[in-house]
Amino acid sequence: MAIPRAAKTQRRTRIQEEKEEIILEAALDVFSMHGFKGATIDQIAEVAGMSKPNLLYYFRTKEAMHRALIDRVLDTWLDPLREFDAEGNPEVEIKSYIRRKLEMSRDFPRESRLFANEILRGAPSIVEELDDLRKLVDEKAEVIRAWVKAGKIGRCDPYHLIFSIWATTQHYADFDVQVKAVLGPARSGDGRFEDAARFLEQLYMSGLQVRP
Amino acid sequence: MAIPRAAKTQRRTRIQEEKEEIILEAALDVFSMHGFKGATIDQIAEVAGMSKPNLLYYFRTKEAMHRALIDRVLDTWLDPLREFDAEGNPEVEIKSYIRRKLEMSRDFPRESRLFANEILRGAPSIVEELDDLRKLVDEKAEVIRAWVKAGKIGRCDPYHLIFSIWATTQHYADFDVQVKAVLGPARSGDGRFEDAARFLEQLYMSGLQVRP
DNA sequence: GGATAATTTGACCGGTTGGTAAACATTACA
DNA sequence: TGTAATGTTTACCAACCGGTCAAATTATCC
Repeated sequence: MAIPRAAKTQRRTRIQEEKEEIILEAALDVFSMHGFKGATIDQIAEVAGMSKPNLLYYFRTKEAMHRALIDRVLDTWLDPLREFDAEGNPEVEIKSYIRRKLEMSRDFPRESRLFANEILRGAPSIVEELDDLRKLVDEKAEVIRAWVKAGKIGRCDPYHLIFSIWATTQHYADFDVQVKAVLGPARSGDGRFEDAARFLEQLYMSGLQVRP
Repeated sequence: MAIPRAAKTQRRTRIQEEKEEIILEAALDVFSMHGFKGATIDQIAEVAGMSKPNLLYYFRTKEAMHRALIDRVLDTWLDPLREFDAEGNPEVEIKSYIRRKLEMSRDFPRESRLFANEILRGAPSIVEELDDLRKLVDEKAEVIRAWVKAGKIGRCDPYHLIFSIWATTQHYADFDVQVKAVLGPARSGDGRFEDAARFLEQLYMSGLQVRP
């Protein structure tokens, strides 16, 4: 009798870990491109190189696959913001936050698009996580506000500062097709991330300076 | 014998215009939320308050509905960028561009999400339009470059400047759910657009100043 | 008012999709 | 090596979905 893995708490065999890895990798491909409803289990199965019932042996429903993917990715996705350090130099902190977020857009564009799809749909499956996000942002907004009060950076709304950094950096993952189309083939190499980093650092370093 | 409207070039009856309007309005609701594949004709029909075959009487396929919607919206979507005036004052031009884009996010969030969905999916249905976009952006990038050369604004990459304005302003439409979740119910009124406008204007006005 | 064209709908069809049943294959372990 | 648990696949189902058809209803025009 085959018992689906969800019935047991502990990870079992080597083969389970491997196959779940392969499946989630394939699922990330398909979900990030087509969204939850647009993705089909058959598609994911084909990318994963196994049969559809085999997928459903590891994840009992399409929903469960999507869920597992989101849970796994969400955690690492907010790491850059967590590293935001109140004790650090504001300029250095903001600059490296931008860098890190841009690197994530470059190295993990599918993860970014997975979230973008989810948020576009009204975030039906991550309502609780949004609450955690709010707490984290509140915390970091307080850090920024303290910097402003200490006169280390110019006056600004910390929430909209964070939004703007999210938007500008994730843009290069979520709207990749558009960015490439506008830049043309000649400028669509990985160099665009360096150009973006340069531009954004200048914008934020000048834009957040203490004004007379 | 009923002849589908696509067979005739000229708009016919008052009732046709009205019904097509209702259908596209409903389709915008559904497509912008669920994407092309995620949307169903039945859903749109329900929102539009008519039967599915009746929808298909006005638009012969789901594809045709989506197409009509995109064509209609795309044109007005780029209007703010077209108004970008080479003769104008750079600070005023950039500031009012940001304003206009923010207003569009506030007043037409579904249109923004419709495009976001399309781009996320690799823009399968707007490849030609992307070419027009590239030309328009090239043109405006030249304007910005001229401003830089004339010493009217600080040195910056004009393309990434435009990307950053798109990203920051559309963020409030596309990631609305996230923005509201982070700001909390108290700050999620329409006032957030005013706060965003203030923040972004400050950021870009300071960030683009000519540096010593 | 009646003929004709335009509009609307219920019933239906073939293909797709998420998910299941059960037989078959492989692995882990005594 | 035997056997029980684990893993894999073929065949299949019911629901859904895009789209068609023909009949019914309504608007238009003389």
